[in-house]
Amino acid sequence: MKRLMGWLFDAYAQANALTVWLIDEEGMAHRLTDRLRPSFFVSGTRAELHQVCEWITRAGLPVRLKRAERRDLFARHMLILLEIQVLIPSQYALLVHRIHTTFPSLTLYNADLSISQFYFFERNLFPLAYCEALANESNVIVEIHSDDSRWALDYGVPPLRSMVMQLEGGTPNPNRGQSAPLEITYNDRTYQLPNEDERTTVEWVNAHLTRCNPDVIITRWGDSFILPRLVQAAQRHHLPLHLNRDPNCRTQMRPARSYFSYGRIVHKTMSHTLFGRWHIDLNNAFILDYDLEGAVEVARLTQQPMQQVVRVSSGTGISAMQVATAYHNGYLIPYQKSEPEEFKTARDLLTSDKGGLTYQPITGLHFDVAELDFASMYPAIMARYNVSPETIHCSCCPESRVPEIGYSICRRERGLVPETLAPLIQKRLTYKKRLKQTTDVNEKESYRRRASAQKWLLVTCFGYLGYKNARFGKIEAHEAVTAYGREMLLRAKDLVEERGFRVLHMLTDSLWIQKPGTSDGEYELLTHQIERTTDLPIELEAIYKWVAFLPSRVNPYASVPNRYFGAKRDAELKIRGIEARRGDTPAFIRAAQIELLEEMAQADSRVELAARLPRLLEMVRAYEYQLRAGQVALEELAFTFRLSRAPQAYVVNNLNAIVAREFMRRGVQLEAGESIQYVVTNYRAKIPRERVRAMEFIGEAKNYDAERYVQVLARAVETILTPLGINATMLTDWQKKTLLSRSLQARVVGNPEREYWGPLFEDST
DNA sequence: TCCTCACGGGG
DNA sequence: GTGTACGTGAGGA
Repeated sequence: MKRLMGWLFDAYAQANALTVWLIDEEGMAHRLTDRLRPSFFVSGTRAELHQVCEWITRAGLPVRLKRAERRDLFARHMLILLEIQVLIPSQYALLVHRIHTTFPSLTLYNADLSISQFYFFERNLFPLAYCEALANESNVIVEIHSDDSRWALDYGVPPLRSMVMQLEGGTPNPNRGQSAPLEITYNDRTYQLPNEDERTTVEWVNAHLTRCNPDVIITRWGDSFILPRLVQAAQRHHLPLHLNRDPNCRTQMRPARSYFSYGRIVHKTMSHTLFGRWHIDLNNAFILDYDLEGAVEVARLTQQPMQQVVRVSSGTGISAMQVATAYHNGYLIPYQKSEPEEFKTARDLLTSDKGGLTYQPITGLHFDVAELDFASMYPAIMARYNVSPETIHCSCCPESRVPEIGYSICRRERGLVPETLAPLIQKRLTYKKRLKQTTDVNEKESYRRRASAQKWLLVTCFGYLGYKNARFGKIEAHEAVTAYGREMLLRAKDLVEERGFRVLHMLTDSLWIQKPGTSDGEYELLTHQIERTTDLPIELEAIYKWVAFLPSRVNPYASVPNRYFGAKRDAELKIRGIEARRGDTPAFIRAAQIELLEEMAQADSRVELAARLPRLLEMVRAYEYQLRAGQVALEELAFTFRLSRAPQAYVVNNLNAIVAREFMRRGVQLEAGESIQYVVTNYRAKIPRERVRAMEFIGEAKNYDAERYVQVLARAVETILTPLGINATMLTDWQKKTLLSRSLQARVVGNPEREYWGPLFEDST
């Protein structure tokens, strides 16, 4: 018998047991096995369940049958069920599938969890939990337990050995034509592949894997290019390939897919995951947003294996947390539906425009403005007001009503969603508090990363309530959250107005308010009062020297809610909706716009802004000169866009479609959801494909179209100078030197709010 | 003028 | 192993 202490690294079904990997303090990896008998449930009439039993007995399936009573979350009462305990965990999915296809009319529960989820739930464990295991001579776990908790604020991570595998040069997508030789890096040394011969390549990779014995293989384009090629080469030459640490396992491939998420098509390439070792492809990972430390936090919180965490969206994460809560509380877990898109019903259309509250801001430039933000408003509402799919329309609390829409909502029993969210909100709050208190740079970074990863789980939780394929979703719960949101924002509005503030703008969870001479103490008092009336946390997000709310480009007399920018007291910028915030804007244009705004952010008043106008105009002239002189690097000028469909499906022949089709013409297959970058080479060229060049083929481009980029720059400049009351004629005149900047300044100082002078460059509209 | 198409948000 | 909705602006036809 031996005793092992270490971090839980991996767990998966293998043969008739479970393989569990622990990594100890010295960085040694230990392969153990454990027993697991996951159960799923069948619901039906007594006769139907009897039929299932008979069929299973006749088929001689490796299961144990029991009668069980469990609660259905929505039914809120006990159901009599048939429990099917699977004796061989690796056959769980297969057995579920057989029962499902043989008895398609019966409802199954707990039928689509992963084996690792079952294991974590049953043993009260999670990825990277610090555990103590007792194992016998055959490495079979006799006992395993952990004092570590998903809610622990401070935790250690194992000392992981990593190997980097990429193609020389790193970044360009090798699936689009240009490849490069493979290179491997570990222990601060990089090794280049000696030659391209397939047999040599496989043997060379094997040698390095054996020598380094990494816990993690970090790649660029490993999922879609390097690993599939290695696997194929090894197969062709009948060679072993030591990517997996577990000698009995083969690399698991999942095919590429495009799916609809966040209102757009996302493309995920095929994936290749390993056993006993992690493969993380930086080009196929969501962790790019919050890095490895955030991913570890999410793996621990959501109880999903690390290789999965880095490849799936945070929606999957919060859904997994809800499943964990349900399992822990003994609720039956319904299937994750996957219904295809359907047409909207009239009811959907009716309720669709009742989301967050949006105000029409008062257009123009405002000085000394405060912004108040409800902190994580929607998650806070779900937790505080007990909004959950099963608490809506409850029959036990008819007195408790959701504002405006009047649904009853349970007060007696805490819902699944609030129960899942509450500790997460609390943990994040503590990290944010520590973030402010600590002076240690590393600690700060650590808290920031974890809090940021948690933020994503919270944000997507709300969306999941309204998602028709969610396990625990209900559109009425979704509506209830936004109804509470509108109610609380309006309560805050009433309160600030009572105290003499002018409300300039409101947007879902934020208010921009103004009252000359307000002290910091009064703001603090104000937030406390709002918190008392709404029972939700609200923060003074910023005090702005000035903030500009933009008019609509279509209708200059109307304001738009989502396009604004401002300078905080410390000159920090806040920018929303304009070119610099958009992912499709070329870096050069973004940098120019931000630099101009930074110059403006130095000004405290309208007079000071006017005084900086000559400098601003000089800066614009300098950018323009750089463009025309051909001094700007092509990378800085690349437009980025994401394909929403197959290249041939585009109806309008704009630049995006032309680039996409150019890839097709060159034999590169592009899928919906893939991202493309290109430079405009000759905007007015007769032959469409000469107008643009994709970054992959940028070597063929002689030059960029300076005139076109000047035009794009002009529009970005116009966006930010509009609130200063500068119009097209004025700027064109200035360019022609017929108007002195002195008179422009006079216009800025004299510009009343709401006033709008029309577009900046006449020929740009 | 109408239609097509891409993006934002939360940090 | 997949949030929703809509509003906005650019540009082609």
